[in-house]
Amino acid sequence: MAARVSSPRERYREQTRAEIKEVAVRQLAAGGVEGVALLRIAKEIGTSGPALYRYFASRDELLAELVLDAYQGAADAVHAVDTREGGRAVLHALTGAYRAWAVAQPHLYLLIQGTPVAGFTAPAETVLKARSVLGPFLSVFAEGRPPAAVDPLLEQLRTWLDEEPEVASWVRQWTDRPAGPAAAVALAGAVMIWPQMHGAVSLEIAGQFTGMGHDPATLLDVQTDLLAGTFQLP
Amino acid sequence: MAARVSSPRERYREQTRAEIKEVAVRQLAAGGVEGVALLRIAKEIGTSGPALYRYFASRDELLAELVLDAYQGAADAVHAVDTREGGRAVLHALTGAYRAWAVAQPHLYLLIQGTPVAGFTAPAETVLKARSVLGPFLSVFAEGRPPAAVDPLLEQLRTWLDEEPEVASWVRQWTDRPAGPAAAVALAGAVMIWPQMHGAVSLEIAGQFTGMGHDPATLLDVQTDLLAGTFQLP
DNA sequence: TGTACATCAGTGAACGCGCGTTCACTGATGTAC
DNA sequence: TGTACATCAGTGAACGCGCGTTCACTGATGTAC
Repeated sequence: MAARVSSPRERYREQTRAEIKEVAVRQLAAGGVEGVALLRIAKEIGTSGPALYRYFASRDELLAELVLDAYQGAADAVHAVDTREGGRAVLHALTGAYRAWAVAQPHLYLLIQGTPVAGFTAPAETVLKARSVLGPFLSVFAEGRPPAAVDPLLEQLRTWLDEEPEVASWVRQWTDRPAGPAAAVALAGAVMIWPQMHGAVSLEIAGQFTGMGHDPATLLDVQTDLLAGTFQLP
Repeated sequence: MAARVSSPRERYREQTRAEIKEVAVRQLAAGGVEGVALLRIAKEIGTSGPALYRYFASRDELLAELVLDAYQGAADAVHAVDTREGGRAVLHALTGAYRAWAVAQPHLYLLIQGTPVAGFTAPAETVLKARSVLGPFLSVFAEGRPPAAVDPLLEQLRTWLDEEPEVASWVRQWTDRPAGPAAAVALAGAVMIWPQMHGAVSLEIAGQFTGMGHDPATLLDVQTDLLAGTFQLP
């Protein structure tokens, strides 16, 4: 516990941890979650099985870290978009960034959005990271004016914002204005675009669009356009 | 190969196959695809492991049948809707039926729409079944008049319908009119509502909506409503 | 109706596999005086 | 600067587990004449 932030040993430690995770991700890409095996990871990095237990307490702990990393990656991709202009163009940039990240690393996308792994409950931290991805969308939708058809959803979200101050303050951070009606509108936008993106992207990644004759990017763009229109974004 | 359609032996065989699949589905619900184990199935129905090989050539064959059954179930649920009236109300009935089936049997939904199982390629029959689910939607959207924003998608689908007569005839079956422009419109509607439904339903099932404060059914209804409006359905 | 044979369902033992994890240990690297 | 000790990384052997699948077999159920 010296003032030293990172001793040589600590740096080596981090490096090895990173290497283990790297190989794990490669195995994930090759064979899904079930394809991640500690003994094979050890063999691949040229060490022996039990050595890994110096770095991860168990296989589950390793997987949990992969999940967190994946969420972080998705959030980073979306947060990299400059949202200051706002409006329709930014919305396209956001959905595009989301899809681009997912398509580039389908195994990671499936890890966090796919089938929940049996007997493996996500820690609370995960929920926050997942929510974090939606942040930038809030700021775009905050200036939206949705039609009456969205009212049922708006009403539920208003009630919920009243009940959950923690969520309300999260929304306020992104909408950057007093949490008036705009908060619910912003949240409604996020809640609507989320399944839309997820649906388009996950069907594409899972290969379900095979033989459907359209370009997945076009589909997502059209959908984004329509939702932007629905919210009357400039 | 007698004239007898079903001998006692054959009936018993079918019954046992059904029982095996039943237990397999229960295991699927409990522990995901990896939770389906032949030896445990055997133990549960009171027989011995190798006996199962009289009914299924391998574990993969059993899984393949479960996948087909699940698709059939989803298709049946959607096809049970009376689509003769057409229009917005029928569209709501269709998406509602889809969601209801999925929510009632989440493990089956995840089996067919979730993470593709590693090293397990779906047979061609699967693609047809998956497509089959979309059929009724075609008939509803055939009378739609989408706005210009959908044009890019329409164009791709028109080209594709020209190139794939087999798909064109499938669409024609459901739209019940000469395959003019309506075919592409119908297909566009299906292609747009599909990821929307899938997104909403799969996020709900995967528990990702936890702490999002809205009713999943309301979300799906609002989305369905908006798409119906986009296509100017009566 | 009775006998001879073919078909089928099911058994028990055994195979090899890869897995996560534990344990007692050796040797190297750091730290305190 | 040198010595004594503590910390840490990594090893090799071993554990028990459950799995899919094969094999030679026994006994029951159907079928043909």
